Amino acid sequence: MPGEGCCARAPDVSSWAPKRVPGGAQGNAMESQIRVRIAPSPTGTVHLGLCRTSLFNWAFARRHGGKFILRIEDTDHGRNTEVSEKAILDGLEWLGLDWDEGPDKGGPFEPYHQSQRVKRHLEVADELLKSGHAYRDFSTPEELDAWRAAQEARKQREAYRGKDRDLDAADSQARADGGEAFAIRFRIPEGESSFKDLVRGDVTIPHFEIDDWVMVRRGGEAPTYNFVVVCDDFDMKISHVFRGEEHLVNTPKQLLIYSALGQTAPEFGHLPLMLGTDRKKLSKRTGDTALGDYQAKGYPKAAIVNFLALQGWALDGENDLFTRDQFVGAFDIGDVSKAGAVFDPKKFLWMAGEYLRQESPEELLDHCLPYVLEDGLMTADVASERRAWLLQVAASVQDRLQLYSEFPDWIAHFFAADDQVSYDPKAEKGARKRERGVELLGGFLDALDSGDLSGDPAALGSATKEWITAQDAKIPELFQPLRCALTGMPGGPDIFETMDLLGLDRAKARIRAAMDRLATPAS
RNA sequence: GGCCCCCUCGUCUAGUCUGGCCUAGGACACCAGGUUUUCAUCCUGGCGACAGGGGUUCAAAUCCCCUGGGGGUCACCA
Repeated sequence: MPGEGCCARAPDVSSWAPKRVPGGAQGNAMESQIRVRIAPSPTGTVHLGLCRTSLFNWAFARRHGGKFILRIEDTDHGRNTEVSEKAILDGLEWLGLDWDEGPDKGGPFEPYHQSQRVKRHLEVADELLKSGHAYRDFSTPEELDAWRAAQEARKQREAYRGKDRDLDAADSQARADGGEAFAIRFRIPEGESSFKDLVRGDVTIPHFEIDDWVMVRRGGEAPTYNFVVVCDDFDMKISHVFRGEEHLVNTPKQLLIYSALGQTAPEFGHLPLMLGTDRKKLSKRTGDTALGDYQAKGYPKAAIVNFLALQGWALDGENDLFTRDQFVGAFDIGDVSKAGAVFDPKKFLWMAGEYLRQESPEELLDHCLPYVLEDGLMTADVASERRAWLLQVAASVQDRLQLYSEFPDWIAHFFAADDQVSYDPKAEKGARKRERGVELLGGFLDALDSGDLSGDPAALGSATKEWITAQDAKIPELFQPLRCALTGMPGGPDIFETMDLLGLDRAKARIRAAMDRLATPAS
């Protein structure tokens, strides 16, 4: 395309430039006018992609002292569910992404359900019809199918231009008045649309690619997403639209509407997609995609926020761990990367562990307790009675946890009958390997009974080590069978701490049981 | 397939706009040591990338062109 003067000669209607207030006079005013939104459709579960998009929008609003708005995009009546809507509200709230206006909070631009704004959408559609930017298309679904089939047959796909695009206005009106069904389509002009994407820079999309898309479905009552989103963003004075890259090619459609309305469009920024390990849009095929899955497994919410922030953004390239406040303080939409980010579950897990380890025993216990109750290890009443004990237990296993849900596995042995502790094969094998195991266990028990060995965990520990040496044995010769006797597990917290937590009597009972069990051959 | 977007270690990324400080830095993962009674934590070290090819330049990961690869999108879904 030699000699084409770049974007300089793009037709009026398609050439859009963000409105900038030059001088600094209105600087503060502009700042406070920053309004971003997310417009999720309440279908299915709360996708991590939505969480990431929400996080970036939220951070942008907080960073610039703007407003973050939640609007429920329920235009597809067939697929919407109230359960899903509630899950979205709950999920975002749980993550701490508080919104300033929304369906539950209200605000100056109510209502915040798109379905309740249809009247206004239809008014706008009518306006566009009158101004000639849109037209009635009386095509039937069958005709459309036929057109598509023909395209298919020719192995090409060109933008649809409605059959009734050039219908005389009076004819069109007459047929409508006569009760003939029609859809309202937008009349795509020739040319191309260019815009400055805050993430991607200059983007140009030729109009011959874009259908005369449907704004209002046949029947005249159901506006479509691409249309309502513009109406609502405009009415709600949205200043910036940050959304996933899958919407990039939709942008000209929306820009054209603003232009037809004679309005300034918001600025756009298209976030890189979150990819699965197959490098395709993150989907259930390659792993969990729902926020609820991670919530249920016990990922600390701060870890989720931190990890999501890292999908397409970095604090400084050195530090992966940062607080929400640091994120907000440093977030710049221009720093968001353009390339898709492959979701790495292992790094996510690591990060969960990092955050979990930062918690106080109280916090940790509060987060883990639901899993303990769920597993039926104890009742809530018992748990609160034994809180002090649980706190110690929590502290003892903290370094070994990555997720809250792992907690019960570490403490389940405490709740077993002392003669029925279940032995992990690895632990039992290690214990049986020690020929003097049963003998040493017996000697240790005697020393415990006689009071020769006693004291707090640390003192008991060092005394026991000396005792072992005196028996002319090596430390693991007692410790391995002892650990098996006490917990049945191959690894775990300090043995003497565990004994302390268990109580001396129960510890002895377990040692006695182990002596019997380990004395007979493994079954 | 058309159009659009993208391309630094296996993965997330810093560096790219404003060429030189980059013999490309950090993190996860992996491997090897150390610490520990064990597991985990923790510490130390290692492995490992500028997609390829042309240009421009004294100098290119950074600028330009071509090729290749990946993704997104092509609905009266959102």
